[in-house]
Amino acid sequence: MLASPMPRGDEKRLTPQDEDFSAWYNELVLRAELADRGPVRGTMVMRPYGYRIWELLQGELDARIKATGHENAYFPLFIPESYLHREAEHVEGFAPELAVVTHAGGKDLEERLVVRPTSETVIGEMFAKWIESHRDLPLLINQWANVVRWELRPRLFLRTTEFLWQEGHTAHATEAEARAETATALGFYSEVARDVGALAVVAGDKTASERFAGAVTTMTIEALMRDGRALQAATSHFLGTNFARAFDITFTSEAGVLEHCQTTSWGMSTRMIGGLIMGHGDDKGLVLPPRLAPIQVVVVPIGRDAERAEVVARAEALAGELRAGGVRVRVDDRAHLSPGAKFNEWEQKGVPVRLELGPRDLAAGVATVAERLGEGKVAVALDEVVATMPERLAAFQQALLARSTAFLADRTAPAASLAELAVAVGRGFASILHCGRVECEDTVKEATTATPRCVPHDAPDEEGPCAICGQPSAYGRRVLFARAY
RNA sequence: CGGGGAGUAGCGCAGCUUGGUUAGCGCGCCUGCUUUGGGAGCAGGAGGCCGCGGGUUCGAAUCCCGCCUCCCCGACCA
Repeated sequence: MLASPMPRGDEKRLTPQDEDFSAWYNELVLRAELADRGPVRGTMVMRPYGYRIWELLQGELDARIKATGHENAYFPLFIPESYLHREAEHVEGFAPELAVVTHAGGKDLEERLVVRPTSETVIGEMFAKWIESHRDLPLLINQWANVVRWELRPRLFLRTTEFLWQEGHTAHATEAEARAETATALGFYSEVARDVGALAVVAGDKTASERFAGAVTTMTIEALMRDGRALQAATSHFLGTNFARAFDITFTSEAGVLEHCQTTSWGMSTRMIGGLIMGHGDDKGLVLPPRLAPIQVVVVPIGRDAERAEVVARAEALAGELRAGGVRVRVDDRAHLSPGAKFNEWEQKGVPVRLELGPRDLAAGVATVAERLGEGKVAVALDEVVATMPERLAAFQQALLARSTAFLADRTAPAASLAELAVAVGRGFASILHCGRVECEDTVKEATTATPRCVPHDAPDEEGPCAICGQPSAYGRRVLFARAY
């Protein structure tokens, strides 16, 4: 047509990732009906389709948490402001982003209440009350809750003012046991990310500058988004006796000595959903791993008038058989939309498998199968479709993880200088020898906006000069840097 | 909080520079008929405090002042 300033006319298309990754993300979250913006800046409404993903994720993580002896409990939303002040680093870390209640019940409060940004302090207070003897340890508690952090730059799922998460809090008699606990928790996260979310992650330790406020050490899993930026997907903290000393969490040991507990905390949030979107999505929309897909299989009946009734009935029957086999399936029998419109809609929503069922299929006793990864369609005998669906979904899950793993590997490059690092962080992780000094991290950040993401647990031993300053490397292995969300 | 951009129908936008009939277009939505294997067609229809407040003017979506919100880029962060 004419090159006049007409409306784009392709409103149905998603902005391509290459053109504007942020726009792609924002449009997709809205259009796939995962979430919407709330009336208060930075807040998010999780819509049913998005919330279902969270429920599935929750189910997987909760099962692992419970299987290892942790118990769920619930602590209050409001925390006396003074609690935050008891741990110096902790209050310093969170002060800027606290929401504080100053007025309630029609009058000013004697003591201001903070809306929890995390619950170390209240839980510490309660632990102090509950723990007396080594016989009370370890105390293994988890809570599912909302928390509030007044972020300056909100982004749906990735950084919202209020978000949902799980926070584990444990107390132990020995440092070794507490450290082992943080590794166990990180194991939940790695497993959920990889095996359930099909998302490749790097597990490692945070450098001092990236550590949780009040922690001795922080472990993390870092994922790589399709634009080459890293996302911290979950963290696990060894708190030493920092909170035990601040809240007087003590126990009498077997030897009769009064000691401070060693505590941990660890969390995974709704941010993980943002990671799944940006880690797997493409220009057509979401790509959901079957284990987290609210709808694993969509059946699209195709046919007009007389054919329609029969085709829909057969689609329902097929769906019933799949459901009986434990598959989450939906029949899209909306009459006012063309098949093509439905194909595009379900692809945008990331449904792993689509079954097309039309007169031609029925005549041949097959369903036309299209998978969200890959282009083609294949005809598969109806009984076989049902019988093989679990393995088809499992294969999809594996293929998605394999793709994510290959992507992460391909986009991780060693660098021996700031210039090489700059190139590497342009597409993903830069792996460098690092002296461990904040000065060098700052140099990198200023030059490239990249930050240290983690010291990977599975990296081989290696020493040498720091890629930035040339001084001897720390950590005994390479450190990953990237631009991060 | 600094720099940039934008607020007009559910969504995407035009109109504003140079004030002037009833504020348009695409998509979506509703009704009817025809359609159905990759974003259907025709006909009819509904839907607007033009972000908010003030000012200028006979008259403001349009000009002026103030405020608010959203988006993008930075500093802070799960």
